[in-house]
Amino acid sequence: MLGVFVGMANYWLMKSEPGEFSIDDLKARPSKTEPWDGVRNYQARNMMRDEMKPGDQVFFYHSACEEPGIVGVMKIAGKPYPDPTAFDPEDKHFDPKSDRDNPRWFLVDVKFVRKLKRTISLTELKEHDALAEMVLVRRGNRLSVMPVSESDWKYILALE
DNA sequence: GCCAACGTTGGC
DNA sequence: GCCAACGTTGGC
Repeated sequence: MLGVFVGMANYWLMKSEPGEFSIDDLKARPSKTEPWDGVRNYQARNMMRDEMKPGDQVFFYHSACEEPGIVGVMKIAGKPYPDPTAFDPEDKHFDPKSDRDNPRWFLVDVKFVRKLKRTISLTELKEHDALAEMVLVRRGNRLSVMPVSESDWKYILALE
């Protein structure tokens, strides 16, 4: 089902818990860029490694917080590369099965574009029949990285 | 904190 | 290859 979008999508959505890393944290970075590390799901990895291209636009989504929803826009800042946190035994995302000769996990750098004027909450997104096919609102989906169709992207920005 | 809906692991 | 047990995500 994801394959319908992947390959043609130039729009994405990426989740982060704001207590860990928020849109304001990204904005505050001197370079306004950040490596999107720690993703340990194969579908999400495959999208980052195989499908994302520099310049693609991304919704920043706050999850596991008071008001889950889309809070900003960022863009892919470079090509994918191996996630260095997988190699660090001290890191909470360390994976002994990933090594530098044969890396298992990949990431991309993302760059801040702008904050939305307001949070477009998950609750609100679910209220729009036009977005019913969106991966984000499909039942049971927990992917932290997902494609967004061009029509959904434009529809959501028009809600702002 | 609860729990549904996953994904992963490992015994067989 | 099956599937039970376990771990994680993330909304509520």
